Amino acid sequence: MHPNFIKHINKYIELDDNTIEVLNKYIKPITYKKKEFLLKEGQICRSIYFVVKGCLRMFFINDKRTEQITQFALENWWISDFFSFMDNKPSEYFIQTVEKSEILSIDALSLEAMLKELPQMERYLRIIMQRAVAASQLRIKYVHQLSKEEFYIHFCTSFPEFVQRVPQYMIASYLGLTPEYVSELRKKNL
Amino acid sequence: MHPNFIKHINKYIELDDNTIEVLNKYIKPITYKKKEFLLKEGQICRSIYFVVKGCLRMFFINDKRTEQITQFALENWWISDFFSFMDNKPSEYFIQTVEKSEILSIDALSLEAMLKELPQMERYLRIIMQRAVAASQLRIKYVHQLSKEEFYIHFCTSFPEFVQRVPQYMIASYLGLTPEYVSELRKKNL
DNA sequence: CGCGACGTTGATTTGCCTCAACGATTGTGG
DNA sequence: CCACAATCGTTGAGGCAAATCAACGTCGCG
Repeated sequence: MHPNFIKHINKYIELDDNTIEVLNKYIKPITYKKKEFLLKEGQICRSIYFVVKGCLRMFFINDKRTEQITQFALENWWISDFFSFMDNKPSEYFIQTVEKSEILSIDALSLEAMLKELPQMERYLRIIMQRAVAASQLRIKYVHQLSKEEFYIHFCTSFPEFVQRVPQYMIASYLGLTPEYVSELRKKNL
Repeated sequence: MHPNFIKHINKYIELDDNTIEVLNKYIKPITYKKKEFLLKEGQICRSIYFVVKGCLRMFFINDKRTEQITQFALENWWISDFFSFMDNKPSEYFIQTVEKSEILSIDALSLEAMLKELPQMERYLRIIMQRAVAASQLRIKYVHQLSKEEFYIHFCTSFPEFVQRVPQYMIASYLGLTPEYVSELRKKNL
């Protein structure tokens, strides 16, 4: 199975060979090309997704008919529309590959079955979710304490390799800026 | 023990009498008066807090030396600085009661011991954290799709009882508005 | 009563957006 | 292998939502 995935779980809980084998039953690996959709607005988000390799983005269409990116997912990140996933409500989001990507997916029923058979995975997911909450807290803090200019600079210096990897207008959208303004900022800040 | 807390856990997992008794060993109830601090900037956030009754706010001091509220916690909500809690790093936040409050707290060591003795609680916490992630996703979406005016109106219509309960300037801070602007909005919108 | 906490009002300023037009680069079908 | 269209980024003029600043009203409470 996917060694990166195993390694990731193993960072948080003990894994034996049998567990890995059982896990295998429930996890579905899929390879996507660039710009393929894993979820479209109106659909119920039936799975959570783990990025083994590649990059996903999550976005919605706002009132001005433009794409508003709310999240990226890189290697070793989970992504989903959790409201849609938990309550079986139609999603207002799209999830799409930014580049060719290897994804592991697990749907709600498989997840429940897996957790019943491997209750130790509850702990893994609890820790993952807790870290996601911590990340959200940090993001909210930055939004409130930094100006848009500072926010952009902070992002670029924090994730220089990522900024290379995705188009500028996606960074702009994620940070809540217009592409034009980002252009202005780049000129100003060398 | 605190029936609201038991009821809350019971919404997500099965609880027997023995489990409740064990839980009791690890949970520490404290009653706070209005405006007391559970956490101050620079301290390590050693516990997670469950609000049985009352209201907490979490905030930091920004560059302009004003309080910036990032979260509220009402009845049946958990709150903590999870980065500080998980990694034992000094917090940049304050957590303070908005009104007289009954709080249950559990520190990191007790939590680990409790989860070892009651592994079924991993599931409860996993679900709670998952819901917190979903709530964060929703909040980020609102921030991006609504103007400040729309955001304020949306908040007031979504939580009318809450708006009565806390001072206006705290709502303003939480939403990222100035008190002056909120004042203007209230006049305009009846 | 008097002070501090909270809310309001109006004048002024500004950070960032909007709109429109124009390069540069990429990729794709003929 | 070129033509032509998308796609992506840049530039500049003009506008507006929301902040800032300063001053004043009001209420509750010690």
